Amino acid sequence: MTKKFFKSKNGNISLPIFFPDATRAVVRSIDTSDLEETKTQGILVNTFHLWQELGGDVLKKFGGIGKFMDFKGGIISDSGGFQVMSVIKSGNVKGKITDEGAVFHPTKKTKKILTPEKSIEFQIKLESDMVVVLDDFTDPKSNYDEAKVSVERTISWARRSKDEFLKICDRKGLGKNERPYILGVTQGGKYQDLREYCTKELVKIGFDGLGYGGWPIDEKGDFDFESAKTIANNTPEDYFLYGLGVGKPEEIVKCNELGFNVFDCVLPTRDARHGRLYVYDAISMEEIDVHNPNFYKFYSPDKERYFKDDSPVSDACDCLLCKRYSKAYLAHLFRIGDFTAGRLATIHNLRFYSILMEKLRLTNS
RNA sequence: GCUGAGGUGGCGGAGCGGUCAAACGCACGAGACUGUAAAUCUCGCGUCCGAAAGGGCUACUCAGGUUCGAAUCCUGACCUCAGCA
Repeated sequence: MTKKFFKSKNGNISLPIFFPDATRAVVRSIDTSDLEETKTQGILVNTFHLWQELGGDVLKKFGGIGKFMDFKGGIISDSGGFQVMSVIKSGNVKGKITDEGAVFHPTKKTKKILTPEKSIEFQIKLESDMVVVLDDFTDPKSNYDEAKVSVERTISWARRSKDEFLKICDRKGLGKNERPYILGVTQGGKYQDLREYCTKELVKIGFDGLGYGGWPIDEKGDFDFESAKTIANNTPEDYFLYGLGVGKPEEIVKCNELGFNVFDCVLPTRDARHGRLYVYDAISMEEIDVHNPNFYKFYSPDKERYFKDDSPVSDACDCLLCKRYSKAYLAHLFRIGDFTAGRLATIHNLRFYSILMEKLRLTNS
């Protein structure tokens, strides 16, 4: 049976879903009411950051990250696997990956180690609706042997994560319907036999879903749909398929056709702050067709040619920005560098993505 | 009217004899951004030819002059600002 819903503490959410990144328990530049305004149904928070910057005591006092934020949508917590890559492997923070976990030094004298077990334990404290196992990110530049090492470690960590998950759930007396989902993550880079092997091994361990991990973009900037297919073809039908960090609107549409039904990405929020808005090529909501090749275009708000433009950014959009303000006003806000520019742009881009999900649900049903 | 300071690209502002089509900033234009240590970063920005490397032309208020060579020195004109009348 193909999954139809993502079950959250606050009710079922129809698939597919796109959860923007609220890495540090906030979607950058907007608050929870803004987020609700965009009809966004869930968010992704991050273990690595919140573990270090928030801590378990606050979570215990508030009863989880959702209550802390007063957000009533779905919540997925990422394991920190990606941060291990971006932070340690990029050399910004000293650290290394061992079989035990990710060892790093936030300052010269301190040492922290994020193990698969700790990641799960903290994610349970977050009280998210889906926990993600810690994985060893396959560097896109890896050769076959290096990729294989990351796959083996990922599988081993996934096994430990699952064990820890079951242990904690038992200890807390969480029955099958009270537990969060647990997601395995496939690695293996562009090597399809490794992807297939990783997927099959993770399925043997048993998860509620599998994620397409690693870096899905090649040197030319093209999306690796081959790996997406390999993962989808080797995953049971009743699993969630999660495109981690995916992606551009057209990539989401294609991955959804391959069976992927969960997505998160920083693009809409980061692009918004950087002055790139997504605009449907349509004059009304009804006219939007996400299966057309060029169903949207980018809009750069802070251009001189818009300084006196009293029209809305998009006629097809019903977000706060498009309903209430003109292109000229948004251009002004960007020009003077007021945070409101980033806020309105973020609200708009998130509404773009939530509309995208609404349209995909219609075509899937 | 007198005295002093000054006039540089769309703007602010360096440069004060050659390495200057002119630092730096702003503005403007183009691009990037994919499980967020990015409200960030990159590039362009006199003009013409060239895909590029590169080359041509016109330029530092205007008019003369000195010099192999001037945004830079000299003379004059015009204008701006400050102080005094």
